[in-house]
Amino acid sequence: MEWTDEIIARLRQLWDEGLSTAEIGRRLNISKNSVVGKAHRLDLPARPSPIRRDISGARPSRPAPARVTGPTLPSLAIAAEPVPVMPHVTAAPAGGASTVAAVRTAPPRPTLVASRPAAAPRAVARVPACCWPIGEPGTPSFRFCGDPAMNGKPYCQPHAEIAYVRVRDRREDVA
DNA sequence: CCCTGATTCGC
DNA sequence: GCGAATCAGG
Repeated sequence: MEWTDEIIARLRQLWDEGLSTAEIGRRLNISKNSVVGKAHRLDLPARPSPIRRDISGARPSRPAPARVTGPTLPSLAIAAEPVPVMPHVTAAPAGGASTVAAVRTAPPRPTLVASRPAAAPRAVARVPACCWPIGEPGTPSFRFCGDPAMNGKPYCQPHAEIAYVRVRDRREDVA
């Protein structure tokens, strides 16, 4: 925004007329925050504020609203191979498509699955057990599949088929 | 919810 | 310097 002398003059006038910051913003076609910010910088007389902001200077805590600027998820470009889909997506929480996409493209998070299923008894060969979750996590009946996992994968054959989908086939999700 | 003005702080 | 985000009262 370019604060030309004229605009500043108009701001001053409207400010003096006692218009609200939002109204001034509407007339100058700028945001109310711009008006307030500029007025503050110009040392214009403060309006009666509804806020009382200095209770003995003791400001509780302003944890610096950390704005997220960059992407949080790993780039999709690296997903040349079949992308693991987080299993156990029960009732999709009525969220937008973006939420769904984010969840489905997120890499598997081991911590989320808690610990892997208990290892098979020593007598039997130690075949990695399928860690596909069954039941509602946190409930007593919750358990992992436990069937023999496929070689190199955390799931058994049927669950691996569900868990891994090709990126190519996910176009519809992105749309 | 809507409105208000003030302040902070990444850019 | 700018102003969105945030706060906080009505």
